[in-house]
Amino acid sequence: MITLTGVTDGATAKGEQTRELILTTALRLFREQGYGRTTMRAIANEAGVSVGNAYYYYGSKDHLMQAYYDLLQDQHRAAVEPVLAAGQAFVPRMTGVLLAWLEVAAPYHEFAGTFFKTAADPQSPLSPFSDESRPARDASVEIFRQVVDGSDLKLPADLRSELPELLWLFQMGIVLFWVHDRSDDVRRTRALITRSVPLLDRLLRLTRIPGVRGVTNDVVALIHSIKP
Amino acid sequence: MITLTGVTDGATAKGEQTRELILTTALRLFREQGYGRTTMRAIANEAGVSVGNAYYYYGSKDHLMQAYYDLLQDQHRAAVEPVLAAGQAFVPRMTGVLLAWLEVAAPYHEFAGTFFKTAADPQSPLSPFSDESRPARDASVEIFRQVVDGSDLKLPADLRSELPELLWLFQMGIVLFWVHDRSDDVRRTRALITRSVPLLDRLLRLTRIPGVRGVTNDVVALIHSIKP
DNA sequence: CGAAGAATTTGAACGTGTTCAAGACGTGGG
DNA sequence: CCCACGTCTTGAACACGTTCAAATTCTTCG
Repeated sequence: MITLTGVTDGATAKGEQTRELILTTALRLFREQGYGRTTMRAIANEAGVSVGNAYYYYGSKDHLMQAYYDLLQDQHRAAVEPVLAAGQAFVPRMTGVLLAWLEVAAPYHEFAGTFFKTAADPQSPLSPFSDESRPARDASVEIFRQVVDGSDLKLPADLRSELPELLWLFQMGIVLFWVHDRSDDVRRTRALITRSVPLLDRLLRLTRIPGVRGVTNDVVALIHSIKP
Repeated sequence: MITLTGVTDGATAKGEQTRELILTTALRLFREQGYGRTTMRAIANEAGVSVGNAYYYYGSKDHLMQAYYDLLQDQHRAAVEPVLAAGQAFVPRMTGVLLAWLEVAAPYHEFAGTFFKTAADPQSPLSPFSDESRPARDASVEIFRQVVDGSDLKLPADLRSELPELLWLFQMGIVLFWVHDRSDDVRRTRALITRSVPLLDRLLRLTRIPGVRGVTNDVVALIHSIKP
């Protein structure tokens, strides 16, 4: 592999092959037996490499989980396409996107808790708010931008431009709820989504009422003031 | 120690003394050098007991942190008294309670991330949503009940009864923000509090506008429907 | 080709949280 | 007083994530 400076940066075809082997093995074991019960030794063993080799490519066990999360996002992105192509009404668009995430993430429900455990640590590069995970976050926000842009929502411009990020935050809340949801087939999370999105829709449409507009402006101003 | 059945439950005075010694030693070390850098061996060593002995009283290192959190809540409760005695206006009451938490928790800002790391894991008994932490959560919600009850807020009865728990959730959001806040003297978190509480106040007073009342009812209904 | 240097791979070793079989201690009943 | 039993204490051992110096393999270039 050649960089722009003409200097080799070290990565070889063989190396990339090993990297991928380690990752796919790790992901398989995570899926089969959960994150906590999968040891680095088991991953290395199963992949036919040494423990140290796994650490040569992935700085920690958490970094392997991060890859797991990236995979999830790719799948979500794909699952969401028909929803975004279907119609312009905000409620089905938003509901569809959230329910699609639920479908994609379902096999990993038990393991998801562990993910959020590390995600909540601000010092971890895996935190959804960290700089390191900016690409993944941006990709996720982009989905919500499409939800808004392709919808029939009529909103003040400043609110409209903040909305995708706010919807992403909204999803984070849903996910937090989902992680703790122990009901059959995560029925409660489904109820939360199907009932809260229409509510959100009504709230957003309320912003056109004169008495409410002032509050909306303040909300937008607040968001601007606390952004880093 | 005697139970209601008249059978001794095993705890002796000596044992309770050891339990307390271990806890205070652990809390001191956490404060002095942070949670991550404090080892169970160091705690046992400093307390003059064996490692196994610490585990006899506290099931895990996390359980010691839980005690740390309980202490924090006690301090918050005390710090909040003058605020709740001062006046009836909702904004200063709520703002005061949140800022008081900031003051009490300030020395532990760096360490707080680690706490929320374990707190976000739904399988952990330390999760703020778990049954095990219900007493601590109830105590915290109780503070917000006093914020509401002693205030001049005029609200529909059903919303009013849900409000303390909602304010507790609100605080959880603030705390999540605080954990990630790296600004000097957590200026951004302070800004978030002092600006969002008046906004919250306006929102709550809006619930009396006829066009908004419907949304409020739906919100309350939603909350009821997703409670476990 | 063959040597130098870079990339990759190894596995033993470290530090950590945690467990557990064994022993020490204390107390109430005979 | 002493035995029996429950409480408390010990420290070695385990499993895990992680590190690192050394060995090996690969690439480059004279």
